[in-house]
This record gives sequence, C-alpha cells and structure tokens, in this order.
Amino acid sequence: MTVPQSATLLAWYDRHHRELPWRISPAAAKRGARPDPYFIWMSEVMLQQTTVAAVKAYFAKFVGRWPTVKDLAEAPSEDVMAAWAGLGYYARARNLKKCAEAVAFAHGGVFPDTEEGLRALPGIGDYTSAAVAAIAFNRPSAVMDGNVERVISRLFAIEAPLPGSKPQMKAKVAELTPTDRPGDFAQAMMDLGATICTPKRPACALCPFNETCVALATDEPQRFPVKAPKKAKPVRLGAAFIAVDRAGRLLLRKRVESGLLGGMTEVPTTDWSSRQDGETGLDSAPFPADWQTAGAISHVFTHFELRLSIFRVGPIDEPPGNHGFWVPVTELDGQALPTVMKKAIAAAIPTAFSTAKG
DNA sequence: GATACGTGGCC
DNA sequence: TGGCCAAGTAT
Repeated sequence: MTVPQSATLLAWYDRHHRELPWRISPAAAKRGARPDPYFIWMSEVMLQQTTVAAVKAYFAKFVGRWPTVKDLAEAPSEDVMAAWAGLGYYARARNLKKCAEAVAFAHGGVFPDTEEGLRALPGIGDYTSAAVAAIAFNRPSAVMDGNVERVISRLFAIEAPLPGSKPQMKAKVAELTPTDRPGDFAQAMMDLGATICTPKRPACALCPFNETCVALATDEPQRFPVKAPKKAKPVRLGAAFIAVDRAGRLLLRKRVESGLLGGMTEVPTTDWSSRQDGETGLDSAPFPADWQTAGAISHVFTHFELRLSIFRVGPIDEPPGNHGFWVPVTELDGQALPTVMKKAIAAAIPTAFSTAKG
C-alpha cells in the first residue's frame, strides 16, 4: 500500500472513535441510523475554533433548555446570548439564533440535507455545511477543518503554507473521501487529528496511516502544517467603571449588536484606544462621582491585548440621567456578560462570581 | 485575500 | 509565562 486508504482509517475509527454527546456510534451508523441534525449543527457551531472540553457543558445546557430547533427559534435572543456568555466569538450565537429561525420558520423545522442548502444559512460556512451534510445526512462532502489540514499536510508533506494551501489540501480530502460511510470518515479524520496526529508530539506509532505518511517517512511530522507568520498583537488601554447603588445593584449596559462582543452586556468603559498611558480615564466616567481606583485587569483578544484600569463607587444614590440598567449583584449569573467583563467586575467586587477568573 | 472576531488550557 | 492552539465565518 503506497497511498492512504479510507478503509484503513474507518477500521481504526470503529475501534478508537471518541464518544461525544452529539454523536451516534459507528455501529449504529452502519445499521442506517443517523444523528439528530439539530444536535450535529449545534455542536459544529459551538466547536468552531473551540475545544471539545469547553463545548460539552454548553451543548448540554443548550439542548436541555431548547431540545428542538423550533424551541431555539422561539427563545428570546437575550436568553440565548446569556446562555452563550463565556464561550466567545459571539457572532456565532447571533447567527445560531438567526439560523434556527430560518430553519424553523422558512424550512418547516427541517434542516436542509445538502451542502449547498446548509451553506446558505447564517453562520454556516464551507466547513460546517460539509460537516453537517456528511455527519447528519451521510453525504460524501469533503470535510476540512484544522484537524484535517494537519493530517493531510503530514500525509503528503505539503510545504506550501496555510491558508494558501487550502485548495490543494481540500482536493486531497475529496480524493480520499469514500461514498460508503462518508460521515464516519469525516469524524474519523477529525478524531485522528485530535487524538493521534496532534500538533505537538504526534503518536505516529499508533497511527493507522503510519505506513503511508510522507512526513513520517522523510521528515518531522510536527513541522507540518506550514503556516504563514502571525502578526504582533497591539495593546489597547482603557478604564472600566463599577457603580453600585444603595440597593446593591450594579450599573450595566448593552453593547451594540455588531462588532466586538456585539449584543453582549458590559459595565461602562471608556473606549479602548484613545487613552494615553498614564492618564486615568476618569474624565470619561459615565457620571461624576467619587470614583476610587480598584486595580487593573488584562485580557487577550484574538487581535489585541486590552488593559483596563478599574474604578468603583458606591453604595450611591442612583445618579440622574439614563446610564444603562441596574442589576442586583446577586443576579449577575443570568446576564450576558463576556469573560472580560466578569474579570472587570471581579476586580472591584471579588465576591460577585463564585468562579472569578483573571 | 486580509482582517475582525473570544476564551481557556497547555508547556 | 507568553505564545500557541482549538471542529471557522463574515465582510
């Protein structure tokens, strides 16, 4: 055998597949069973750029609270955003809701069963449309995520850097994908990448492809995939304001629907680039008050690092004017607070969350 | 094609 | 401990 065969991988998958809450077993799939497309879609959206470990609790929470796509479509957006809080990439949650509404109200509650039909829905791109088509509907789509890129780049020792080499790799995936059991094949490639063909220290001795892998035969597998160099992260500075009234309520705001942390809840802050190092930002407080310093936090986003000076005041009488909405400090868990905002609050009110981070 | 978009875990 | 990484999509 000189080239990789799908049957080799499928035999490995039969014995070494991961058991995950949204999956059915390969034995059941062979008997003709299919998983719930709603579960597969939900898991795939949550898993975009996110680890299985982080997704599990959120998946259980979402399908427990909204067992069908219709339930999710009819849920208030604020509830969906609050349930997603902490998982990151919040455009996924906004699109999840839009997609559920499209399926429930424009497709009769039934997911499209083709890659093209799925691709037209909000939040579903090249990867997710192929993955849902293959896994939920057993379509022979070429499924390529970061795991598959790593496996393919090593199997064929592809020197061209990502992302430019994606079309070349996708052609290899399409060539390998079988018409029999394409859903299991897609999941097998991802399981292989996640458990054997790992970024560092791959377990090549256990790999079903170790007799045909060009990188293993001629090079260091962990050198692949070759990637374009990354850009440096700039630092942005700002200040956050923690105001508590005499009733023990915290002042919050809702962010605009688009962009960074779009649609999520925040504490009042200055903007995050104008302040020069050394200034306090107090002149940008939401209202005049006896603001006290309460430390600082740092938070790393995908493309910049944010350093926030924290100021607090209270207990105070509610100031005149509309500055947002006031929520009891004991009820913050029901809010759509992203992690960076929980850090800012915890810096000023250490008891605000049972699991404060940062 | 380049850029915006979160978070937590690992070494 | 700071950089890297994890089942990408939208614009």
